[in-house]
Amino acid sequence: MKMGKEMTNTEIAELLRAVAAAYQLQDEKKNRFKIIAYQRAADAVEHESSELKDLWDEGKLDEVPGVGESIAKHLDELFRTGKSKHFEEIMKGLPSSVFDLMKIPGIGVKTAYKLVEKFKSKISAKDPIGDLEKIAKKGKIAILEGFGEDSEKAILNSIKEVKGREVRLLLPYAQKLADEIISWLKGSKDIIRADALGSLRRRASTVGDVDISVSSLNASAAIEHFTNYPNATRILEKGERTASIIVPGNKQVDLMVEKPESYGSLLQHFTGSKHHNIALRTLALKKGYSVSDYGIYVLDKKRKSQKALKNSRKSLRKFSTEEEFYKFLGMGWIPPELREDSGEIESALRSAQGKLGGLPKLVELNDVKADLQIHSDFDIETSHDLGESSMQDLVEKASALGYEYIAFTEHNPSHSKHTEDEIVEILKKKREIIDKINYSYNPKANRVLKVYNSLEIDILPDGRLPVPDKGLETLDFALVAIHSSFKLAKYNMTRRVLSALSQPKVKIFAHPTARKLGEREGIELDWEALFDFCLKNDKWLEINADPMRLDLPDFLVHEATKLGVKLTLGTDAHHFEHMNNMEFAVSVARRGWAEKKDIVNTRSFAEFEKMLE
DNA sequence: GCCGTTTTCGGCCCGACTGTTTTCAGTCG
Repeated sequence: MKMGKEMTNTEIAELLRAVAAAYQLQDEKKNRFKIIAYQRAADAVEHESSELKDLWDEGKLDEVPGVGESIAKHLDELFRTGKSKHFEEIMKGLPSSVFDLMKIPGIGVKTAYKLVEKFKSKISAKDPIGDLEKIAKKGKIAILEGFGEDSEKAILNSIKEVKGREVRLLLPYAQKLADEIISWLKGSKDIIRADALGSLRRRASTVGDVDISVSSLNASAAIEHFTNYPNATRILEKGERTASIIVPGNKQVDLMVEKPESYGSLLQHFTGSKHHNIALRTLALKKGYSVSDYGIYVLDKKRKSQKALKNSRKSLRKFSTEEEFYKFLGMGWIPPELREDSGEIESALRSAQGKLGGLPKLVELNDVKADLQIHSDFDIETSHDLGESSMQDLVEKASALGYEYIAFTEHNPSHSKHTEDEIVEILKKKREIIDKINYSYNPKANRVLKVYNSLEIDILPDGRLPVPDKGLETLDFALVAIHSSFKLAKYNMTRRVLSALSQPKVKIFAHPTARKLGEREGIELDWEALFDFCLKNDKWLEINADPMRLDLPDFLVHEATKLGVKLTLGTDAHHFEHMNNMEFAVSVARRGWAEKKDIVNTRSFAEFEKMLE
């Protein structure tokens, strides 16, 4: 484990979880709340939108929710000296292999520690999981006290599946998987309704497990049907109310069943997020309610202790819809995309009271009037990838989608293979073709679709653009993006980007973090400075709909919309079918609290023209 | 260890399932 200033938020979260695990081993009962506190702090650090070391630089560590005086002090020591005496003391004598084994589903800290203790000499620090597999295969786990044949088999199965479980599914693939299973579930007469919930319903950029809820009067029949899913490779659990299976790719699918009269509560519970639910339940407790996935218990006001809580439950209020559920708690219905405990509960309370600062009216797919990043097959002699569809096919697709305007944004011509004059010539040629399309194109309906001549231009490491001014003049407007030198230090990266955005023709910063989900972290940038620059100079930030990008990411969209920075949606289509991906950009916008007014290309053609001037 | 439109002290979300147990511990979401 790395230590000190170079630690990322993920690594710090991992460290805090390790401390929590160590406390758990020492004395779970005594440390009960300390453990929760460290886990909460770890979650908060992981979800924090700024790098912790930057917050520390600015003396704002205690602004992270869940990080109080004590943890802040230890983190300060960690950043200053590279280590924390307190953390080291707590974790003294705990081999790193314990934490490795905890990555195996079903193995927690107790089991991991027990196994490492028993097989000290045979579990190496290099490949603890591989070593454990060998031990299990020899049948040496089954004979241990507290273990058995079944638990040994479960460990072996989990080890086999651990690889697939580490990789989260991109949103569209998770969607497809859920659709297939839901279609199977609907084949049962005992299943009234089935919905994909969890992070999929919240439209998170990646999905770990696929969660599905079922409305049924016959839970056992519904569970039976689910576990008979033909593509299931293994049944993980099968109870009276819930079940889990593994499907190809080693992905886990969880099912929960509820009667129609309480289905609203299940939808709410299973949609999450965990943080949203905890915040909601804590708030409910203060009002004298106990929330669970079955409904809401009204508590006896005179209850004295936690022990007496269950006995103080008077009556269970059931909810067939989520709307009723939230209404009962004095809130407006919260769109799933917002349920991350990032202010939505407070807003929902204000909404219901008719106060200012209520829930936003989120942008919808229907509001979108244009796609502002499309690559045609026009041979622009770029060093990047060319589109596969003709301009004609793309225009027709745009028309079918009901758009009023689109932008062709091929990559700039390669500047290492061309002189400046050649680049200008290529761009002039493209200009002529687009002028012709705009002149002649008039689809069957009366709609006129405006095609903008744009370009996705690389930002060179020093901030210059590889297109001469005469080339820029051929464009209606330009996008700029980072496709190289991703590792610049924050200060230099910020200067680089702002310098590129300063060009008058440049309107949009495309896929701003340049991250690729599961492949590459985003760049380091002073986002506050960027937002400020965009506001002052009327520049826009793209939400790229490519399922691997979904960039600007949701949490930065939220920061941007709070300040009033304008955003654009673009599919980055390299084929006309990719233009269907717009829904994913809308999902990101919604998760970032964006309303119609925040998104430039919800404007009509006429309004957009004005904005370009 | 954290936190506060009832609190700077006294609370801390709520529940399901499995395996190895004779009533519960461990793990997970």
